[in-house]
Amino acid sequence: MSRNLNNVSPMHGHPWTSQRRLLLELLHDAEGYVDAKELYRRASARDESLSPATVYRSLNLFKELGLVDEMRLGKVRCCYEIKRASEHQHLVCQGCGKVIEFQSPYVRKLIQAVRHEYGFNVTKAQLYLEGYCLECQEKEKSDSPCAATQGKHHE
Amino acid sequence: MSRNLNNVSPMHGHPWTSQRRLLLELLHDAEGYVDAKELYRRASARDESLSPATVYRSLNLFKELGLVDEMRLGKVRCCYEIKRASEHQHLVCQGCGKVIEFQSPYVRKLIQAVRHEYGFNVTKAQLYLEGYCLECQEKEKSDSPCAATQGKHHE
DNA sequence: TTGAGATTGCGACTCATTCTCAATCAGATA
DNA sequence: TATCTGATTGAGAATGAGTCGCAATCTCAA
Repeated sequence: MSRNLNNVSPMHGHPWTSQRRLLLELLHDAEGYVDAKELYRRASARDESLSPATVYRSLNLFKELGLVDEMRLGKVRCCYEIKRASEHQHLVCQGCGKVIEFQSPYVRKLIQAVRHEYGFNVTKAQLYLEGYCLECQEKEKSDSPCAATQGKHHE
Repeated sequence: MSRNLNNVSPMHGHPWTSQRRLLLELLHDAEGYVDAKELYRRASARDESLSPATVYRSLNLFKELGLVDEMRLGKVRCCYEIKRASEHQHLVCQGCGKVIEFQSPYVRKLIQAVRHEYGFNVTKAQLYLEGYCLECQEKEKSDSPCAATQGKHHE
């Protein structure tokens, strides 16, 4: 078991409470991003007395300690996911809401370019791409053959 | 005058009210991004009776009509700016809060790559880079010579 | 000038997130 | 293991961005 959720605390001296253990465990198991609300829903299913404030407080702590990544995926709410070794970015489909992860060497190149041209030392890069996934484009095409791939014609 | 703020409405049939005229004018003059709150502050200085709700409603309409770009620059609030011909991205300095605009051909390449690899049709791309600008790095260096360029060691 | 329909201001509302504070807990020490 | 101290927690109030409903007002086409 390489996750060190059991004995060694990754909390840098902050107390390793049952609430934090539960929340980190759920974040690990989430396989992707969750927002605070959803995390609270899942957590309170296992610990009734847990309060939303604790979820927010813990997420902020995890963020500070670099245990989770915070991102905005087009919604008002932030989403969180356990920090992984590989950097990746997100495609968000405006049609079905699906989030696709992807990696690209261009992100690294971009960061290098920014460092060279502006002397800017990048600590966090988030690329957010919105659009339509393949399935939604197909669906659109069969609904109205002429207006395909354009999307968002009316509400 | 090429701004067409006076006679021809860019509103696609939506009434060209004094409030909307004022807000668009302020957005034009803003030279960069403003958030809804700041826009309301500036607008209500010139029209006391203007309500915050109108600012939000107008910004949503402008967004829908493609007159402004909406982005999140690390804060909870959204920021808005008049849509310009040239695409650009933002660097946000964690030290001084400064926002630097930049352009890079890699963004376009990235979008092409995404289209090829995932068949994803990108309609909006936002790259958000956080880090430390040159000045803040210099300042940091002179404050603590060893911990330079790292940033965020403690609160 | 008129009338229909859209927009506005207002105030109430929603909803995410933070704050306050007393009770409780984690973890170091004896 | 018992004790102690400071950090964390739950509960609920507070904050603050953004939305909604409605009556009054405005825009604009006829």
